[in-house]
Amino acid sequence: MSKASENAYRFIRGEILSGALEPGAPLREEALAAASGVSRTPVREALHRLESERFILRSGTQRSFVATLSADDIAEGFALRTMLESHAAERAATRITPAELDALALHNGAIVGTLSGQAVDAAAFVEHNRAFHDVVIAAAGSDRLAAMLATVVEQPIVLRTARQYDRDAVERSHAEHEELIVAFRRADGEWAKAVMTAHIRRAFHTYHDAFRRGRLTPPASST
Amino acid sequence: MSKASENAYRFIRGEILSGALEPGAPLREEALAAASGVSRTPVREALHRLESERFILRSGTQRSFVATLSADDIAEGFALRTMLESHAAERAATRITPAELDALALHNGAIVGTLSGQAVDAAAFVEHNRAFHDVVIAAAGSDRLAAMLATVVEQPIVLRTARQYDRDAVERSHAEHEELIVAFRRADGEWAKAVMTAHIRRAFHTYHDAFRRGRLTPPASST
DNA sequence: ACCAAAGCTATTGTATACATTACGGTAGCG
DNA sequence: CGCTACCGTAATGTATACAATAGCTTTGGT
Repeated sequence: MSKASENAYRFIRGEILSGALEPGAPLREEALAAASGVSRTPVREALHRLESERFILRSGTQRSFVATLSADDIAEGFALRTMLESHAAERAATRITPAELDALALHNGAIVGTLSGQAVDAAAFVEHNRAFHDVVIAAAGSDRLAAMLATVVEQPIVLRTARQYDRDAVERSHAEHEELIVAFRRADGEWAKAVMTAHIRRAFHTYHDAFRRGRLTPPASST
Repeated sequence: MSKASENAYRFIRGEILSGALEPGAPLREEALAAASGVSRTPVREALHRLESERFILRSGTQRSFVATLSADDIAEGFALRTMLESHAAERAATRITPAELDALALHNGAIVGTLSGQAVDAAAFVEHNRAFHDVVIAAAGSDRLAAMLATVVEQPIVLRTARQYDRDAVERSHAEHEELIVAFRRADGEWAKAVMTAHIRRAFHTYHDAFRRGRLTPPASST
């Protein structure tokens, strides 16, 4: 995307993901334009893009608000991600290139590096984990699938969950990634699909546990 | 959506679906603005929307073209539609309202009315079929899922396939819809899911057969 | 005091002018 | 003769001015 438009998109998306803009907060085009240093035109394009990615909602009268997610929205989001990303893994198993396999090994190796004692470098883990999954999605070779997945991963709730990962969770994640790589090396689509399904379902329950233990901001209720 | 923007969207989409704009044809904003009677601003919004719905592609340098679909693209589109719409049917089974059930019965009854002897009123069939599936998707109660499905149904190739349906195909489609309604009445998500999966897979192979028999414009090759 | 209606203000929608970037053709050089 | 570099043209990207519309406030009436 072009420069101003991309800047506006990154700026607004960042404000939402960081929590600076809370769920339900109204978004005024002029204010966003001033804050991101561009005119309203690219801001409007960014808002439409963010709307299609479900980061923002629009009222009946076209006013924009940071999206709020109900518990069912989140469960449904994980259900869709499970289906789609498992499908991506299945496709990737028979299409992945040696270079992509190397990249997967590299990113997963880096995940181990985020551990030091019981502590976890959460930001680094999130980054390497995202890179790993991006390679899988790219290897699936379906632009349409990639676009759909973009709307369902990297939501505020997912990021906040990942930041809660403890050493155990990171090690399990790493082990599952390793198994996925082996399935890819054997070009076993069914295996890869099953591993990915299990991987994401576990992530969902990790979120759920963390939520119940009160360590996460609850999803904004719609009441 | 607002007036000018919506007009531009409908105009361009119509030109693509009708085939007036052939796959691979370049789309120039100024020309489209003149043709649809609005300025470039709403045209640009319409193009972005059509891009997110995969009706158009953009070159590395942001020039727009009517999307071309490879055989793999189409197979993948049906695969995604199978997953997503089956999931929608499963959710709908336990959420559908009596009013929605009535609507389904109504639309499916209308499908029988499109038959007269061996002839089929293709346009009417396409319309009632779309209405039926729309009710199922609405009953699933997931905006995100609905948005994803919108990008994968109602593509030029799907419409052209449906227009080739003969009496037999329409009757089978009607029977499958009836079975789906029964599954919904029993609130049996697993059954509904299986019926929907079979329904869409059969539609895929109907397309495939029609394509092989040379009755359809082949998907534009990328050569 | 409360409701309604009207006008004022704030926000989004559209058009247009200008800036920037890519494509194509041509000319000059190897 | 072919290739490359440059320039002209045509497209898209951005900004801004203006139009339309929704929401809020205030004022008048009952």
